[in-house]
Amino acid sequence: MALDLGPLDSHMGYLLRRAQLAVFADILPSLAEHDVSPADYAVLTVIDRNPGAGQSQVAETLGIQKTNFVPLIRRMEARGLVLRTPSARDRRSVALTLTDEGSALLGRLHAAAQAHIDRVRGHLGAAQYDALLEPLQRLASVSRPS
Amino acid sequence: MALDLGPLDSHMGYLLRRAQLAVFADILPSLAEHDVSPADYAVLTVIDRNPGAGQSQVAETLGIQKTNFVPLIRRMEARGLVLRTPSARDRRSVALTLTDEGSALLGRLHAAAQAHIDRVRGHLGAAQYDALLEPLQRLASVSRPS
DNA sequence: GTTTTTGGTTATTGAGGATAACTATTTTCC
DNA sequence: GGAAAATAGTTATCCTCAATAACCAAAAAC
Repeated sequence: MALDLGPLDSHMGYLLRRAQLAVFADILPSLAEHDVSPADYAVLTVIDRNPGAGQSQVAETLGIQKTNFVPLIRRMEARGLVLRTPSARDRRSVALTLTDEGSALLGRLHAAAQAHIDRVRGHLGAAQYDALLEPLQRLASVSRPS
Repeated sequence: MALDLGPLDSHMGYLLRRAQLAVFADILPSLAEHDVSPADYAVLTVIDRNPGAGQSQVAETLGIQKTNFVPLIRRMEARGLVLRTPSARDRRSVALTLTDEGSALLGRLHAAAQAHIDRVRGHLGAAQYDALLEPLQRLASVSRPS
């Protein structure tokens, strides 16, 4: 049924894409239950760890363009997960913080993510899983002017 | 500038996504010079290795839905890269083969891909690069009923 | 104090992937 | 042999992402 992939089966980009899709497919349903996308989850996590950070900082940290970040963060504000308070020292920027509801949701999301991680870790073996993390971090900086 | 990622910085899904985007960003311009997307490149490669295969087989092998595969393969046919010949034994299916022009282009694409692989391999170190391949293949089957 | 840069916004576009519904052929199976 | 189910391909449509351009207000640079 499955055809020969030729050189693709050892092509880093191709393997990364397939692996990423498979891993995302595993966590997606758990997040969707809470009506949250992977990007949403990442944004909540970063705001939680950096309360008061500005929109552009959060967006840039996650590799999201500020222009695409606007509707995303607005939806979260509308859902009551995030507070957007005008910054005192810089009247252009808005400081982002989680509401109590946002914090509570994030807690549930972390639990779901942990179950997902346990599955993937089990599939791969803990040692191999851990060994993967550092090289993947390094790969993320290919093509970036380091 | 960059904020704290919290648990994301060791989250497999997040790292895979960032790594995949970075690696794709590295090869994208080379492919774009030939007006070819990563998906196009994968399709040409698979047809080359499996001449005469049907559309759905190629699509399924690459994880592309047959419905989205139609415009893609039609564009390649229109460009004179691919031949779509009605199969003799199954009059529903079309057999895919590369034209000489498709073969020639694929040769140039493989060369560009090799240069890209060398870059990534250099960035990571050959040993670490090679060590990544197998676990990534395994990851691709998470969430699939093995 | 003018110029430049930065934080945020709007509007718009294009690519990728997903669903539904359909035709024509082949296969299954009673 | 013939009805029913499965398969190969197609069209049309939709939705989510990511990217571009143009803009305002405020701050920083010079």
